Amino acid sequence: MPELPEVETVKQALIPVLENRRVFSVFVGRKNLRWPLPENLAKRLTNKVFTHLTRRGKYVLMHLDSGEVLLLHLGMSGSVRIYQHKPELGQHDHFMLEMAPQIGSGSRSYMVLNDPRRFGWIDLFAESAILGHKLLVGMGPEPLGNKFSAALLEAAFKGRSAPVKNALLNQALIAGIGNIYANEALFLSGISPRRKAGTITGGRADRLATAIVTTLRAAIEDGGTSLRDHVQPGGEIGYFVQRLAVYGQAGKPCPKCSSLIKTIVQSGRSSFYCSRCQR
DNA sequence: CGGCATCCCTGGGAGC
DNA sequence: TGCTCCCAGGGATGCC
Repeated sequence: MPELPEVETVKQALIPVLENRRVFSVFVGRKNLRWPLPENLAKRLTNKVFTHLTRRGKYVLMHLDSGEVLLLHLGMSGSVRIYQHKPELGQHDHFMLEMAPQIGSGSRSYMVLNDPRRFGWIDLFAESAILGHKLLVGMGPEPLGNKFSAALLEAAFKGRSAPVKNALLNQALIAGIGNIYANEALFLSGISPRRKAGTITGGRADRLATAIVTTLRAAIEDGGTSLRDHVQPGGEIGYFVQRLAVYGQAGKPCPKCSSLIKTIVQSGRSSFYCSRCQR
């Protein structure tokens, strides 16, 4: 599932459940996901309070009053669910936070991380180490950040001979974009996925930067894209799947010109595009 | 730098 | 219905 819009959806849903609330207990189902889980994870979380949640690229950063940050990456198949009553855990539920009630109101809440393929991961590290964290250092600009612009995108792609599709997936150049939204943003901007990244300048850079922002914002509005695994933490599906213009649409008519959507493989990932509308 | 293969895993869907 | 094969939203690593 999880590209920037899905991760943002998860973060927004977790805010009322986690912020300013105390961890009552922690369930850790296994010693590793993609990487080994942090040492003493449960002990370091229990009785701590989440102060605020942020997002960087495809990571959720959950800041604690202990001065540590819980980092969550959902990989390809990870999802988060929220419950108001203690749930029965299934085979792929690897991690659960039991949150104490807010003072004077309500019940406990439960946050469960499910990840069948276990490509996701969890880390816990000092807040002061965020900027130097190996998974965050060197990450490109946030496409929904205040500083993002066509000029910034053009600078990131300057001199690159790789296809623009690959450049969009490179988290060091721009953060948070995965295969779905790379394809959709290229379609919206009328740019071929095969075009060399270094040729995205001027008007093309304007169009692509605008398309990236438009696509990501629309997807967040719709609660993300549900294909196989993604559901919002409350269990709702993400409706952006109904708006996909080209992703997964090989052989179907282009929504703009009705010629057939093509699919090619670039760096091992499927690209979908209209060879008439995208140049 | 870039392209590409490989690996980490399970499960859904297509096709026979 | 049941089996096999292929593919999947990510990304680290290593080789050429």
